[in-house]
Amino acid sequence: MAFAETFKALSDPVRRQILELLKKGPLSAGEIGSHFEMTGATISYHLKILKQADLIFESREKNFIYYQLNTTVLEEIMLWISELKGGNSDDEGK
Amino acid sequence: MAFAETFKALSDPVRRQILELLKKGPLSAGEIGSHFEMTGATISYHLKILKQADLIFESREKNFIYYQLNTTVLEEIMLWISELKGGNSDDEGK
DNA sequence: GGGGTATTTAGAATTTTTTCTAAATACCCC
DNA sequence: GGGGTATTTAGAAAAAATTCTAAATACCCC
Repeated sequence: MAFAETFKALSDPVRRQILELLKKGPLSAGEIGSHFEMTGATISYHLKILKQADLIFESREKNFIYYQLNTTVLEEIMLWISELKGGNSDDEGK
Repeated sequence: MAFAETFKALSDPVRRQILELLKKGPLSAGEIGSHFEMTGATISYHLKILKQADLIFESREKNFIYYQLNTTVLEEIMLWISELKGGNSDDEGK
């Protein structure tokens, strides 16, 4: 279960900001990096964590690697939170 | 903005499990602790973090402290994730 | 193939988080 | 008030996360 990994990945502000950048469309690692005051190596580290959490995926083009959002895992998170809010879990929706 | 704090709080498996326990109703610190192989001090540490993140609140009774879920902050998280999924954010719901 | 750019990997330093033990509070009830 | 239970705080140790620099890959294009 990569569930725990997803929450961990979402816990860092830099990574959340990366996701927000990717919301508008795919970006290369370099383009992502240009939004932060960090070395490319550090950005790469964060991208790796997001990738392992299945929150992003990459596609290679020329000698760039483009990253984009993978929203499917977010559904799971939403569901978990939903159930937490839901309370008695069963028959909430009647 | 306690937003970042909330994500951080949710990133730990023990804390998520505590929230799940509280889903069924209020529990004292001791009762919560009995579900884990950890000292009371450690549980107290996790409760403090959840409290600071506004994910739980306490009410004192006799010489127990009962903790319960506060779901209001979860709405914010849901919203953030929702918007991330939503894509172009505006007019998604038509 | 070779120079050039983009990105990642390795390893180390720093910071943050998690956990423990021991001690301190807080509150109850006789 | 004093013994007793419940919980937290303080401080230290251990583990994990974040960041950097330097080096390594990967891939393009001439």
